[in-house]
Amino acid sequence: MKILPEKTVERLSQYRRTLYNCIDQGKERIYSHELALLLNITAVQVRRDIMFIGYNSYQRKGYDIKDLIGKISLIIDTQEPLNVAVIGYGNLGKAITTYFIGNRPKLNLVAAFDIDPKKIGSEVNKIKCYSIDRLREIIVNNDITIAILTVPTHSAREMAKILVQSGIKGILNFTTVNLNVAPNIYLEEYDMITSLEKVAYFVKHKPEEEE
Amino acid sequence: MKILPEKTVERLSQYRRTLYNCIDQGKERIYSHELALLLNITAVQVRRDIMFIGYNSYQRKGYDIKDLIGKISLIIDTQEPLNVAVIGYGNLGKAITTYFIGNRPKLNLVAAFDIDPKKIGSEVNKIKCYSIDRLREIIVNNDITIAILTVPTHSAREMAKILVQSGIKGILNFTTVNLNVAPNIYLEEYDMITSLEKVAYFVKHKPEEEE
DNA sequence: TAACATTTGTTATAAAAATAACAATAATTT
DNA sequence: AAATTATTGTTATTTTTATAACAAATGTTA
Repeated sequence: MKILPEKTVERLSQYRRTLYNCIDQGKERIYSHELALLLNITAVQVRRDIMFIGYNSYQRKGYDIKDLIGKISLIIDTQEPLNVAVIGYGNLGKAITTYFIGNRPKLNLVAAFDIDPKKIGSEVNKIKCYSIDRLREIIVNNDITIAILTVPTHSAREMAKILVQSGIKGILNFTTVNLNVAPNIYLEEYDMITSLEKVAYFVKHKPEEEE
Repeated sequence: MKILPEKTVERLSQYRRTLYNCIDQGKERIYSHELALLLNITAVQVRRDIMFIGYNSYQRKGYDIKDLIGKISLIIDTQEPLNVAVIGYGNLGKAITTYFIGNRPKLNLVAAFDIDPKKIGSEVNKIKCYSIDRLREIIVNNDITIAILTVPTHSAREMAKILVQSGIKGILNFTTVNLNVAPNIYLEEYDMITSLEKVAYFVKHKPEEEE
């Protein structure tokens, strides 16, 4: 299958989570406009994304929620689960660990790393913290392919380098340092301060939204 | 001035932070391609963004870093500082508080809120945690306009409602619930699980990047 | 000083993403 | 059973974002 647009991948992930919530509430079918409302987007957007993944509903009956979840999972999940590690086990690293609980069957959070001896050996939600000295060893032995980087600014570049050397294929970067990695490594940057400054800007310059 | 494109606002925020780092390293001037390299983007992108804010360098000498920071600040900062509150003082709330330290002169983090009696009264980086019961009172009295939402899923919608009723103008939403708010409230959603699933997808479907 | 090189600022083009338009289909109403 | 309605799936259009192209400016070299 052709590679999907980035934004579609993002939304598919959100659709799936929302659809799981619907199932919990006993819902079996959902219309495009219902799903759109839940996500604050338009029904056309939903239908277009679903077109991309080639799912067909029974016409006029909405989508079968379980089927749709299955189809989305087929597209965005890997066959084999991917192993993930959190690098930096401060508040943010722990917060992410908590978000993870029992959530994603195809993404296993398997280890955390920190430099602080007090943290090493500690656990949050069964995820154990190892010394950063053992990074390479544990990444290689556990076939970890994705790293979530939450270390302090000053060590971010150094860490990224070690991660790539250890065979990591994707990095989700929460530090405020813009990393430079080889083009075969997928890098997703997330910067909280920028998000906040963006909110501040658009609060001031309300974009004249009218409905 | 005309409202800037969202992506440009995001990058301006990043430019500024990067430029501050350059000053710390004793640098005074910077070329568009240098700044681009630091942020992993192209020089054209940088020049185009700078064009948007109407800053002019001395030709061929690169940009004066201090001047540029000043100009960016003029554009993306508010005149009067905006007050910000963190709603939910768990690991994530605390992590965000830490990110904030002494960082943004025009964005004051003034209070945190939680429902857990054990947390109420506690402090992280001088930011005190109040009971959620006092949300409205404190928001109104302190003229808080931006809320960072890090509460558990089940209370997210309820919280958002109270925030809007209390006069909040912008919400940065870290919960995995998609909120529906009035169109005059600026809402920025951030979803860590989606980011991670996106990394997983593109690690699997490496987009054939070659240079 | 003439030719060249470098870097910006801006216009032009391309790519990505979102929205709109609408035919096709199937249920419902008259 | 014909007309109407609701909903999907897809193509067409628009908007947003990124990239490319290049003139203007200015310093450097021959």
